[in-house]
Amino acid sequence: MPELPEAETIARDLDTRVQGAVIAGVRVHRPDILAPGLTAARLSRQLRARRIVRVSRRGKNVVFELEGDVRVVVNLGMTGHLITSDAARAKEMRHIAVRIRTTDGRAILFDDVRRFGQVDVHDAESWLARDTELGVEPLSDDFTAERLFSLSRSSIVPLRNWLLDQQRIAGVGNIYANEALFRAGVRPTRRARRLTRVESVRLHAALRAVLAEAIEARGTTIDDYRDGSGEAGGFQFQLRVYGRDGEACRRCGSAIKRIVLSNRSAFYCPRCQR
DNA sequence: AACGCGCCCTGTCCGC
DNA sequence: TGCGGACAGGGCGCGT
Repeated sequence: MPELPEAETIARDLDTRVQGAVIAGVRVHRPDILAPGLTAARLSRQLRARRIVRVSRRGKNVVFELEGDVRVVVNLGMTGHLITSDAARAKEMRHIAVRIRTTDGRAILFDDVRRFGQVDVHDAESWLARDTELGVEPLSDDFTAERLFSLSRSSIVPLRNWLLDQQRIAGVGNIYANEALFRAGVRPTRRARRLTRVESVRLHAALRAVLAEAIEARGTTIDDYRDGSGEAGGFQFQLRVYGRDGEACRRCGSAIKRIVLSNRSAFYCPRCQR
């Protein structure tokens, strides 16, 4: 999906575009993207006539904060798009699952070909519960090298897989897990518990650097990620290992390797990463 | 508890 | 040109 940098870019775009707008109504075209137990009728009822206070992000989720402590939480899955109907590229959305209309005549469109995404709605209490299930925000002050080190002690999982677990660190997906491990000089297959203290300092710095740089570049577009205006990101040109198997490592020239861990590709430089 | 696997769904690309 | 298989940014539920 959209990982943290993509969700952050979308949230910022939408905050600019719809902050202050009032929801007029909701149309659910693909009910299977609603969270389990949520119905189109209830979603509609909870959103109608509420003002959008701001649009933010938690992990890989885009969060619409509404008046009355109501939140619409959108997980974009692998192929989700969030875009406003007045953006030039809105007409390119061919798999619109949910349409949130605003009283100014526009709409927020949630488009998702594969429908791995999800739309949920929370009151203050249920949001607190959901928020607690998610791990630390990697760009926050709460995320320290020491915390990364201590979190990693209890797991024998390969670090690439370990980084994907949203309950430990929220927002890291396959692209940035691989990129951060490259920058830290650690193989994706290394068991979490085997990470040394020195390496945890490097991995911590690498995660924050790669996520910050990717936000700066407005995300990575491999195929179909688009920002809140429907435009592609730019970080794909700065990737060092992801999707580069067989190509030369930009640091040492060795051929980048692709392996499969838990049915998902991992990429690394056999010389730079130990 | 932690872990590994299968599965959800659609589209694209590659080899034969 | 057609067809089957592999693969794709994610995450849940299951059995062990």
